[in-house]
Amino acid sequence: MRPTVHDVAEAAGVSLATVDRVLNRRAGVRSATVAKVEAAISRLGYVRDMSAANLAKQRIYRLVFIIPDGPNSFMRRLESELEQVKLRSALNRTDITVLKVPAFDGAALARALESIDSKMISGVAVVATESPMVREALARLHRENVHVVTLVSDAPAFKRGDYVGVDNVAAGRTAATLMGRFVGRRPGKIALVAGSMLVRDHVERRMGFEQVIAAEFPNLTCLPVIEGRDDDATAREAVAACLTGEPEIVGIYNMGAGNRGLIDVLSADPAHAELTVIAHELSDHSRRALRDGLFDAVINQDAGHEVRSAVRILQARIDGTAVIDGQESIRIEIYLRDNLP
Amino acid sequence: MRPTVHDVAEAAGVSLATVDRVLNRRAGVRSATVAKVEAAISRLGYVRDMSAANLAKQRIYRLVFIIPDGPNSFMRRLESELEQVKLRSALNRTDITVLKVPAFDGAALARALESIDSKMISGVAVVATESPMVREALARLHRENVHVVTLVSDAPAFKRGDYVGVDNVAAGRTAATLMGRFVGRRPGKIALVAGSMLVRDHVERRMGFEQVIAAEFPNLTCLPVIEGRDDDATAREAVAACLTGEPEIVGIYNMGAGNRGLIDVLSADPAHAELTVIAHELSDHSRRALRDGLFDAVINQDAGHEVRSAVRILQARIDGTAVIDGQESIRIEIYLRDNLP
DNA sequence: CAAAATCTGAGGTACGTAAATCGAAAATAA
DNA sequence: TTATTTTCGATTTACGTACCTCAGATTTTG
Repeated sequence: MRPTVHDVAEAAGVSLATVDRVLNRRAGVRSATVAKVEAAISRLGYVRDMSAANLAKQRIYRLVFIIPDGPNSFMRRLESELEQVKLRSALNRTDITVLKVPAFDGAALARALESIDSKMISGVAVVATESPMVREALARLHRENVHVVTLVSDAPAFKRGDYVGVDNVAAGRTAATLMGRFVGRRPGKIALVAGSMLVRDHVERRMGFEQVIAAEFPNLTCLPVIEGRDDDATAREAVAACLTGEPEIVGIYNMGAGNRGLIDVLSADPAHAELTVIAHELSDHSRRALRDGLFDAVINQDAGHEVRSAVRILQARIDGTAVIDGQESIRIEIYLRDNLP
Repeated sequence: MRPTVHDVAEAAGVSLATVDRVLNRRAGVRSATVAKVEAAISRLGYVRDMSAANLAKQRIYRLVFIIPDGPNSFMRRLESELEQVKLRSALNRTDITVLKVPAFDGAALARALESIDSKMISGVAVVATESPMVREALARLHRENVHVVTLVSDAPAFKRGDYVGVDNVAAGRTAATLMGRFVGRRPGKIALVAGSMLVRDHVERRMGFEQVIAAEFPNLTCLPVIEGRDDDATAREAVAACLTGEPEIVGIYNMGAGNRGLIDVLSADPAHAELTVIAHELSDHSRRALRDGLFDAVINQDAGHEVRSAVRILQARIDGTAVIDGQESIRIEIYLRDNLP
């Protein structure tokens, strides 16, 4: 039978109330007594029964997720995964509120952050846009003991929270290595497609990609970035124009949204099957493109994993317990036609 | 505030005891009354408070993990991840026992399975070796309501449990696609290295690999399998002998253990840097080999994920609750030097 | 219709912890 | 020393569910 607080109290020669004060870091216990209790705890191997503790505490983890509105498909996937988590969240005494703010709008994000009542909310997960106002709003939350994790795109200037997401520079490097190795030794040009170069993650992916191409694949050169603006139609036209204008293109790296537009262009002309195409984000469309040979590889980060990880980390921070690093690190996933989940 | 059993009782116009009988599927309630209660439950959106239920139930999930003994590094990684999980398992009212049995020994595994007391144990996770005795032992557990998951290597003949692991045929196909694309169009031979061809997963990886090479990369031919026997020294000598004997080798696929021996051979001669090498299992050694350019890609399955997933699935089966498919599917991970976690 | 079987209600205890009160004891300061 | 603050004990209530008993109500069976 597992030891209980009663056993600890008895073993330490103190009362239940004192054990409780020590366990919950309440004031009014001499350090000598704290040591006695802690000795008893480790001697007995006592671990708090979380079921009972949560029950008694009537604690509800009130979390807020703030994600950008708009067509970006990864954000929409995050949103739908959040819905899944919300369905199960009642079981964990967790209440999740999702706030959507206009994309690329630092002021709107800052307002959303400022609207958070630190009396009510104990954790916030946010897809951060960098701006001084946002930084200050995050700092305020930190001052008022609201735990923060940044999602998807790190906010390096804000050091007080956890980051849940991938290293986008490394993701770009990964795409470049695949591109270089898949293309082989023949010379050629690579077309780069981005959602919008305002977003930090796309900038980082591009940086990593171009670094590796320049350093390791001198036979390849990167063309200027085509901006698809997270929009399929725009991406389609821009890519089509680029392909006709540049006959020497041997590969395409789509580092953002707009996969559907790209797929349209590729499937329009069988000659495009020769191209090596690497894209981001596993969706129904990109899966089909992989299977049909239009795409050669897809780089992905698991939105569901990201959401669940953010929730677990926030809960752990609120409880003051440890996080399992291996479980919470988000992987840069590579999918070929053969290892689709 | 979340509704409780009391609210359900009131809403259904029955007593607490009746609600309890319905919730816990106890006998002695007319079907009309059951319907009334269930209607009230769904009307109020009642969900059982697991913290309270577990506390009251005094339930302990008693799980047994059976894994092969021996030098296989993936099994050792499973074991160490199990230790990690055990440390945290007290928090979840979960008690995990790890049994190690001789590798490749169906009889020993069957004995271990037979030793499981279905009165005490409610879930078993096993790295299955196929044999009639094992199958019968698994069937007995199923008859006696012990939930079973098979780990790492599926046991297709046993359909009553969940499988936690990757599709090894697909893993082999993935390796082959990478190999074919990395090598390019030049002709050559591929050396295949396996731990021991007795193990099902290696057989499957080889099958997938050879399928894809034969179908899609006619410039490549696969040499007969070199058996490394899960042993670094054996692998080293066998690979070295093969490389000197076959000058036309352009790639090596190591589908099992023995990475250290392979790395030794590769680092011995700078000329081997030309080889395209794809291996399984991310370890300290294979990471370094990736970074040093000795390996070109590593296929991996996450041992920690696998263990945690097995535990969650067993708990869900015992509780009769749902599992989150996306969370429990084990991915065929591809690592290049750029996306190492 | 009566007896038997089945169903339901009321109420209790238990699980392990949190959190509170209030007075007693001990330590520290004056 | 006395006064004051700090530390500690004893006890109680509450959280939501599980599980038990026993009596009373209802239905089914003979």
